[in-house]
Amino acid sequence: MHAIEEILRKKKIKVTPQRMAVYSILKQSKFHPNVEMIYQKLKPDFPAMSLATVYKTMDVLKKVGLIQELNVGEGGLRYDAQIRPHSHIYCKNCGKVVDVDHFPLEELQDSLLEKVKEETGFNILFVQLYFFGTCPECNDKKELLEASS
Amino acid sequence: MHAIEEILRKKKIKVTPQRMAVYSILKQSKFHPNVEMIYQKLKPDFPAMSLATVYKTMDVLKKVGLIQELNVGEGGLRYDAQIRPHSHIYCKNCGKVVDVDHFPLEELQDSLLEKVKEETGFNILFVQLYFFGTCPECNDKKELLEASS
DNA sequence: ATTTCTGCAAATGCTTTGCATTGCA
DNA sequence: TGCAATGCAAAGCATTTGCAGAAAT
Repeated sequence: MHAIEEILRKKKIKVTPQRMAVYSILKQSKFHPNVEMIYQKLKPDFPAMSLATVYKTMDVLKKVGLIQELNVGEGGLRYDAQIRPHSHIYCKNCGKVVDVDHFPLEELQDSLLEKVKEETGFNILFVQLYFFGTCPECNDKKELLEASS
Repeated sequence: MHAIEEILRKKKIKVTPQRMAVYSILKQSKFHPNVEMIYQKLKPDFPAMSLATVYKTMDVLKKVGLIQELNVGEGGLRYDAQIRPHSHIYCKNCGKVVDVDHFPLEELQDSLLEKVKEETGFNILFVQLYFFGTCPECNDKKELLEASS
């Protein structure tokens, strides 16, 4: 039995093929898909599946803490099955979202959270750090275009 | 003449009372309003004003670099006339967005951006850092409720 | 058998668009 | 006067909701 099944059962949430499939896609993919991307990936295996089910599943997985939601300001949201605190970088050109694994978000939280708490008086629950720019692939394409003109 | 008028004229963008009023509200308010809040604030002075005009104005001000857009994952977006890099803290309870002025976002960019560039190969344009939690006012209210129960 | 989930369609909420009218330059 | 901006209403997306039938426990 997978960890996810145990977690769901413990909370009396039913284990369905759709939920397993959504989570499995998130676990496998590195590019942090949005709801529509997940829906399209599931279509071959679940032709009758509804977009609403994907939305509801994201909600369930988020609430039990199995995934995190990313907001890169696109309109739709992106999802990540890696829940350890880490930051993300977004390509404004192709929309790709990549993990920034070695950026010290955990250390940042440990060392500086107290400072921010003091300044603001807030009780801080979590932190999100986004980098915005253009990815190597898009930069290369642009160079090629410029060279040929 | 205010700086904003000069900047708009330089870009051949017309200076209208609506645009001035929207920017003035943003300059004055500390709580980082969304479009609806700005619209409501403007209604007494501009009874005929349309929500669409506020949206279009935010777009113009953003494009000329006079304001920045904040995305705290609420649905709607928040706006900030302070464009110097700084981070924000969001109260999940009352929705307030507060500046974190002394958090070293500029230093963070200077010292660690190179590291992230190396790891990801991205060309980085800007960074956004959000803290999420509960504000002092909401925390106090909660304590009162608990004490009285 | 009970309860929750799924799939569908309709509804909602934020934002954008098209276009005639208005107003800045 | 000419071109851009405003205001209005309709359209567009992402997301949510309500509910009958289906599936999990």
